[in-house]
Amino acid sequence: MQYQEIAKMLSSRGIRPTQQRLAVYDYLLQHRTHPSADTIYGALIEQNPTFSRTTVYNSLHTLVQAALVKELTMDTEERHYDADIRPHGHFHCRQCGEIADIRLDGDLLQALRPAGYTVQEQEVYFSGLCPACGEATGK
Amino acid sequence: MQYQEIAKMLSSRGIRPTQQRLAVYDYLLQHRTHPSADTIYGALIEQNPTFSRTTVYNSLHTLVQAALVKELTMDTEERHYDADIRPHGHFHCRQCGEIADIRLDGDLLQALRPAGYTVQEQEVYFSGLCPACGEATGK
DNA sequence: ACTAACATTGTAATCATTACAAACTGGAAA
DNA sequence: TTTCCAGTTTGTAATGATTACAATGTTAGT
Repeated sequence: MQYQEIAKMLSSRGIRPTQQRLAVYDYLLQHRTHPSADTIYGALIEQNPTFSRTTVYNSLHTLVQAALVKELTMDTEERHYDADIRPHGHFHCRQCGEIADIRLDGDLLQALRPAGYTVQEQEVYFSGLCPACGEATGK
Repeated sequence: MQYQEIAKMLSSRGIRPTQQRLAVYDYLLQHRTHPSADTIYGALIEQNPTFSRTTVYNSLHTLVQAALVKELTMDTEERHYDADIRPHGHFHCRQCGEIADIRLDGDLLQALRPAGYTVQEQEVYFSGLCPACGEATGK
């Protein structure tokens, strides 16, 4: 996606498309690794030495509020973020630390939803060993 | 469950059944509210004024290690614990804060598991409004 | 009863996140 | 274009759950 398109997307949602917000959102769109706030900060400080950690947090909150970014629910120390807001699950490898997307059937996901509850967020989360690490460890 | 039975259960797993560990585990067995470490501490300090917060953390870690207690994966500030280790999901109400168990079909849960991965933990998590709060807010 | 391994306790440290206030910016109104 | 102001960014200080650590206490097996 072009920077200008991203800017328009933010504008259309009433979010002022500042350089910083664009940078954070663009980073998330380019890196589908579910980074933490600090990872994003580390990458962006390289390009703009005055970038502030607080701004990363602020931008993430704004993007999450606008439903453009999802804050993942995981048992890790830090929070992780995902620009892919389509329904899917996540797998956290305890060996290599990688967080992988898990494709999940839409009907199956729907079937999980508890009757009577108003579901605003849903997360299907796994942890263990990814295929590569499972192989290396002997499963 | 009787205190002695709990003690035997711990012993059989090589865990010394100390008063403190028994108290923490018993609290979790009696209170199916998915309490946080601090909630447990607040309850147990009443009965034993020398009870330490660190001991609650230590005991919980030990119980989790022994697979007697599950550490829940949620987007809350604190970690929550559950003595019910059978597979089921959780719903966190953003209004009243309650964490409810969500019964989930075993076959359905199994169907979610991604091929090729070694799954050690699995969590199906929802947040939103519980039936009571949804009704009050007008869904 | 002795002793060595294991547990508990209280305090201090850690670390991700938030609070806050001052400085800055960008777009609307004149 | 200039002015102005609401909204943003920034750096530092505070928060708060959890962990580290070291001293003290306890238990189980000999």
